[in-house]
Amino acid sequence: MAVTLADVAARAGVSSATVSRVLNGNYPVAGSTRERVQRAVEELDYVVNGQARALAAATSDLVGVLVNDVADPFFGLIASALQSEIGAGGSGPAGGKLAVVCNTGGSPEAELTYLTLLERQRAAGVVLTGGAVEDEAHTAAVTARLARLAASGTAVVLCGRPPLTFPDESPGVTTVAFDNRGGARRLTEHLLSLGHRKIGCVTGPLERSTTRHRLEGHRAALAAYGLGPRTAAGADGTAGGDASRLTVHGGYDRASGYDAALELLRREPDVTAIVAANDTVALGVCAALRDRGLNIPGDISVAGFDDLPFSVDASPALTTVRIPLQEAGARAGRLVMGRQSSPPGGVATIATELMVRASTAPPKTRS
Amino acid sequence: MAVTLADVAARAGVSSATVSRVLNGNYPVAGSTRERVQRAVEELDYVVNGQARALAAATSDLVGVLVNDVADPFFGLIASALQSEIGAGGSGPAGGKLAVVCNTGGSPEAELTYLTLLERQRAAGVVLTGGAVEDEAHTAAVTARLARLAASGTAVVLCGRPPLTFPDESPGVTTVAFDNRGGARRLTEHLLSLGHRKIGCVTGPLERSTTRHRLEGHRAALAAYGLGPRTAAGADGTAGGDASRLTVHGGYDRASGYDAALELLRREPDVTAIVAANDTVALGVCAALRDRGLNIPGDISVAGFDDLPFSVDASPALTTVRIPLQEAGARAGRLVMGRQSSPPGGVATIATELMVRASTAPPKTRS
DNA sequence: CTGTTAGCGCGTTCAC
DNA sequence: GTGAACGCGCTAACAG
Repeated sequence: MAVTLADVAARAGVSSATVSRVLNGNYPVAGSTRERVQRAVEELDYVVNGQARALAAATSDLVGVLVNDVADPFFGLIASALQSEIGAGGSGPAGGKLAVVCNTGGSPEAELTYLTLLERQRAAGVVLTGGAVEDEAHTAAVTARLARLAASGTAVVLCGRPPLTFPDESPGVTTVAFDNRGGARRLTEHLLSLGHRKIGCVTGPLERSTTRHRLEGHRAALAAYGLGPRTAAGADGTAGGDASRLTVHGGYDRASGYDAALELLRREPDVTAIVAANDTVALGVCAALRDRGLNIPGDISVAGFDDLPFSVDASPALTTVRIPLQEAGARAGRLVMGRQSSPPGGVATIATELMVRASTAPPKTRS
Repeated sequence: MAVTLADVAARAGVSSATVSRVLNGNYPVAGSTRERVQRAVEELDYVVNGQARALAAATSDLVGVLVNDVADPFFGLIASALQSEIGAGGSGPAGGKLAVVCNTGGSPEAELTYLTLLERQRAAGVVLTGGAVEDEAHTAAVTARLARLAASGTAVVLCGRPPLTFPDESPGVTTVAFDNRGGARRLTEHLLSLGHRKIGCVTGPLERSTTRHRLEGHRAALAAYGLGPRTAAGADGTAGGDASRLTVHGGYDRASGYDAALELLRREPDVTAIVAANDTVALGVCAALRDRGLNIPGDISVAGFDDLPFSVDASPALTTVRIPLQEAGARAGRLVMGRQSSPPGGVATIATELMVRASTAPPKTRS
């Protein structure tokens, strides 16, 4: 059915090896022969069989990119930048890879399933993006899988998730981490410096590393202002202190933000500011507050995280913490392609930046 | 380096053929033998080589998904639904495929390049999403490529782009089209029925099919109200009539909407409503109007298209035209997997729905 | 410079 | 039920 190398060879009156050499260009071939071969390729509309090539040469054109949610611009931006980085570079050995975007939906099982599928395909590289699920068994499973992949020559890059510790010496897994903790801390400090003292916190899923880091930053800022958990029980975040009473866990979607805001108002009507898990959640929070007839930031301040493109368009424009997602994605792409050397220690931390906009203001003074 | 079938066979004390049979389960194997093999697989952490399997069995686990912009939720939503549809179904012959999301950036060259790459990989299926570039040469090139892919057994599905006409009899390319024209028409009719007569139109890139269809719907509504182009020259949309003076072409991004809105106000300060190319553009339009001190919808109404998740959160909530993107993506996924039969004529048109929200209202009466 | 010869790892006949 | 042998389409050593 399909045209093969042998067909082209026959048409051009040469051996299949010669055709292969012309195609790959890594070997001297006479000009006239080359032209004849190229003409035959054109005439027959020949397209190399990537699988056969991969099998024979033990290489792959595939780079797997695991994301928690393709529909979320957070991942879209990373994937987009990453993909244009690895897809460029023409057809050379270090370019023209195909990005296989795998949507895990945040499910640990899906994550492992995809890693298996990618291992099957002998992928040239694998990039894991976004917060990790912090379950001990799962982390161990992922670590083992990645170690094996790395050992078999697959480039492994973590982007937006904390570095993993491997039992053996570093198997060459590099990490592009986000400074979630620092960003969250600066954000809460901003609110504190405006005069807020009752600051609600709507976080993401409990088990995600991103959630934990942002929450830690938030609490560190509070602690620095002497607003730590008031009771011992509060230290674990389950009961007791202000910090836990003012914290609501939810998902990374808008609906979670909406519900969480209502819950916060119920728990503590005097809350004067709310920091959200991310910008999407912040929009949900804003919607809930508006529905309650509250003015932002007049009655209550709201802040997001990530600085997704739509944040500047919200009204009021959202105060948030900017993560340079495209830069991070591009860097991850370069790392997985081996076009950039691994940072010292294998971990590059991407700085975050506080973006103060219109959704935060000093708290209303009691009348 | 990597463990192969033969290794497993040796460990289990059987032939590699038997291991293959156990793995694929399509053949009778004695229970005891099967267990022994499975144990060997576990112990050796064996993972099949997808490329070798693909080469031998002439099948592929890859489904290509071409999108214009991964970072745009429009495509993210389609890709997400599509991917969960093809990735599910376990490891059977009709399941467990990997979605290769290819970001063309709207570039015709990139589109063709990716089609070549996918053809190389002998992809099981290819889905082209989003508006097509309406250039004659490019359309011909894509048509030829798709015909060849389809002929060689690759399932080809068009999602959100108009059906293609093939020279030969239908090569089994199915299309999931959006009723952009009808949606745009109903949207403009909504504005007309509110009393608007000077309706600005911010469209997408001129050469995109989506742009043309939405513009056609818009103009059809105007024409039905006797508001067609006033001069003959206006008929081609380049000069003369109101329709063209009130139309500004741009991109599908927020900045385009911002600029276009300012341009519209300059051309026609009396404009009372603006329909945008999509929701993202509409947000840009809103931002520009706000910066000009105009109230929405008090001074001017704004409408979007697509009904992306954030539209309901904009303030005011955006009147828009809903396209059930996830359903469309899921359907495209089922079609490309052969899990759903092709609609009659090979074309399924997805209905769109007008969502009237707070950003549109009757025009201000002159005082 | 070019042709010949081996595999790459697996699925699949065909015999046993 | 199982093993041996062949071939998928291509690249990479060898020769020449």
